[in-house]
Amino acid sequence: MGASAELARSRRADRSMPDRVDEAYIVERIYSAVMEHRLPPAQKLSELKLCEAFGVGRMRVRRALLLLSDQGIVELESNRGAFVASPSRTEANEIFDARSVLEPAIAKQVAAEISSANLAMLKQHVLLEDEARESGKGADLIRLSGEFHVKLALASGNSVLRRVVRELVTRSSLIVGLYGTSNRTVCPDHEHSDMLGEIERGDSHAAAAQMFEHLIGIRAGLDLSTTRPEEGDLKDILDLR
Amino acid sequence: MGASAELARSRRADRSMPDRVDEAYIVERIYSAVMEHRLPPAQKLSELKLCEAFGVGRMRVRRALLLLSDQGIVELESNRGAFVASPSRTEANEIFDARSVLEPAIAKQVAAEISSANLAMLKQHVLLEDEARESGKGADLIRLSGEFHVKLALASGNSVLRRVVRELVTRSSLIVGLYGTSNRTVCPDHEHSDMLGEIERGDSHAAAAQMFEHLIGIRAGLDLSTTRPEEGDLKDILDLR
DNA sequence: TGACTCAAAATTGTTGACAATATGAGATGG
DNA sequence: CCATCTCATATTGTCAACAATTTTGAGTCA
Repeated sequence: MGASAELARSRRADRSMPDRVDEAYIVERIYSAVMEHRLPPAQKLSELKLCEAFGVGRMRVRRALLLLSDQGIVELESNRGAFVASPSRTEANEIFDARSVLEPAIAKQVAAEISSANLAMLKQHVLLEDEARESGKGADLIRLSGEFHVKLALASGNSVLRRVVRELVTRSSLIVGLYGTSNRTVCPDHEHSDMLGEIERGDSHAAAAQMFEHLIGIRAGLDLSTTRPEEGDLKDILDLR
Repeated sequence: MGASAELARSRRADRSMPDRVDEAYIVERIYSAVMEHRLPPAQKLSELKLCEAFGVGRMRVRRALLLLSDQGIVELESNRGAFVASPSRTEANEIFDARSVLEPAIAKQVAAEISSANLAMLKQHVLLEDEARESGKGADLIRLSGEFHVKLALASGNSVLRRVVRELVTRSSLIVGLYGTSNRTVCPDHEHSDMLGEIERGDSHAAAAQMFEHLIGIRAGLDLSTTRPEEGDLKDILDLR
């Protein structure tokens, strides 16, 4: 199934297709499709197909692709087209390093002070994760798993941080697809709710530490080694012995 | 000599104008102009004038403006044009909060491990700041003052963090222009070199703490209060007494 | 069967023209 | 003199058309 089919399907199924499809809407949809692993790394995103899928002209599609490219979600190749990004191992390491700076600090801040509305929102979210897990809705669970992180950043009330986290979490989704060493594409069952427990207790340091460990855990499931194989390994690989 | 030849010659006379002016180049130039306070908040950026200045078509200018808008440097107003951004006090607070998360962590990492090349680069930079300060080159000093922070992020070796910091530092430059309560538009004389000293000594915690204090100091020079004036104040302001 | 060549088709890059909207200048009336 | 209205000008939004480039498919040859 090609890119326009993924997007066209979501268009038909989505009754909230707005009257006015601007770049932001297109960007949002593509973010979601990436997050749900419906658009894998290296997937070609043809302008014409996107125009058809969204019912808009090339200008709007090109603007959306430009924004997505700047956000690291899409790679634009001159005269060849747009492709869902395939982050290198180096980029992946940088993304997780950046997340390790940002997300514990966010968890810390949120634990120190959270509105009852945001706490309820996060609790509801964890419930949705549990439901999706129990009812086998894989795509939903994948999306919800990443979204917990974005919602936590939303609860921080800092839109700058939220935006950065959202971009990094979405790119992490691509990284998991490329470098995952197991079938695990979602965060472990209990870790979000444990973290939410710390947040509810107002234990800033525990929340921050737990987030840090959580990210280490996610990263441990990925093969992000950038070390060159030693010469002996090369001989093995190329079967020159 | 025709008008187009005059324009072509004028372009060639620009020392740093590359053969190919793409969006990235336009974005860079506008970042620099904002950083140096040559482009103040609310300044109108007309497409036609940008086309003339850069010698490119509207498409390229519009793409650059779109990127700058997404990065918070420019505000696009439909049918009215592009303006250098005027961050609200709320945004300003968010930006500084985000910087307070990111930059101490960066300073910490850089102090823990810095290449001799990066250390030399930062030392050279502080020297340039000192020279600009002593020789009264205000625009250079403004730019260099902000750039220290960006170069520190560059020294972290993490391009994700560097990019975020650059955006936030540039937006901070606008904030200083809007909300500065003194004539100070640059970081205090010794603070960058003191921080660099901690970094050179490898004292991670001191470097992080110093960066944190440094940012608090910058912020103290700004009026970012979002508290509503009390009713008594309103009467004063409106001269209703 | 694989490699090469070439033409056709597909796709992206760009522009000029026109539509839509906002702004500014001048005229008019109170 | 000021407020309102009208109209011209300026500017941004959008598109179709064409240029430029890449990809694909067909044919030929060894």
